[in-house]
Amino acid sequence: MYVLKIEDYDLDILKILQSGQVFRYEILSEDSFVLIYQDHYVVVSKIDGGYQFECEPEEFQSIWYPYLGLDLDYQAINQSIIHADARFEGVIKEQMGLRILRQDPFEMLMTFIISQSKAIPQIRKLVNELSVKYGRYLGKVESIPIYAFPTSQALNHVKEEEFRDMKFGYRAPYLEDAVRLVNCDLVQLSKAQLPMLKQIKGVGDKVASCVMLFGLGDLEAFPVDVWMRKTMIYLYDDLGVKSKDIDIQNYGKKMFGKYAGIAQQYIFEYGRQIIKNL
DNA sequence: TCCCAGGTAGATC
DNA sequence: GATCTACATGGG
Repeated sequence: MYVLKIEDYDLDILKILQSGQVFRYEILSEDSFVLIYQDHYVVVSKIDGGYQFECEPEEFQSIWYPYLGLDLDYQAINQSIIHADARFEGVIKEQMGLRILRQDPFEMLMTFIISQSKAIPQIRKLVNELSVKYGRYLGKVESIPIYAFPTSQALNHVKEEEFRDMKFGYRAPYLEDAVRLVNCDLVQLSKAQLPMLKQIKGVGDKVASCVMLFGLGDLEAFPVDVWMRKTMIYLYDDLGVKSKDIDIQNYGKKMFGKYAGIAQQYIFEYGRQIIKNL
């Protein structure tokens, strides 16, 4: 058992789980969750003044501390973002506790290939089905079975046809290609950069940026999707409706510098709130 | 029935 | 290069 005092960190696990950056988790109640990372899972409960992790302190330090990005100083990061654009003060105050997770790179690669042209609940469903079929069974929490996301080895001989049977649609050959390139080491995920990732079929700027940001902790990565696109054009007069995604990406990277990725997460949340009211 | 969803590759001009 | 379009599937 390990207790994390919230006063030492800005951390809001529910906000993180609902932010669209992570798809594998369980929400047991309003203040009780299951986090999953590779072969590990942990039950976390919100208690007075903090979070209680049902694991040994050693596991917390080696797995969940880095997973939650608790080594990053969000006070300083937030100040830097507000300094770049003062309009973010309100959004950041509202989204206090939202953090970028450091998830498994292979899982991020597969997940964001799946994500294209799909709504978040659909992505979650497909990624979970993939884990149940090919991932390792880890245990049970309140009668919910918990599976690891499959390793690249576990998916090594899965054919396009099998992915299609699982309703991955036109992404099926992309998934097969991704597994193949990772397993033959043509794409070395641990030291991947954007161009390397884009060699994989079905991986463009957006998916590659998500892998860099959510899987490899590259805080400068700035994924631009339809939401980001709309919100950035709304926020910045320099950007017009016919701006290219790459220009929007470069604009954001330039504006927010080494914390562009975190700014991106705030902008994404902001966009999800306001766009439907426009 | 029609339209769109955290996109991308390939064809066409 | 910039602009279409097909690509599977499910939900509103």
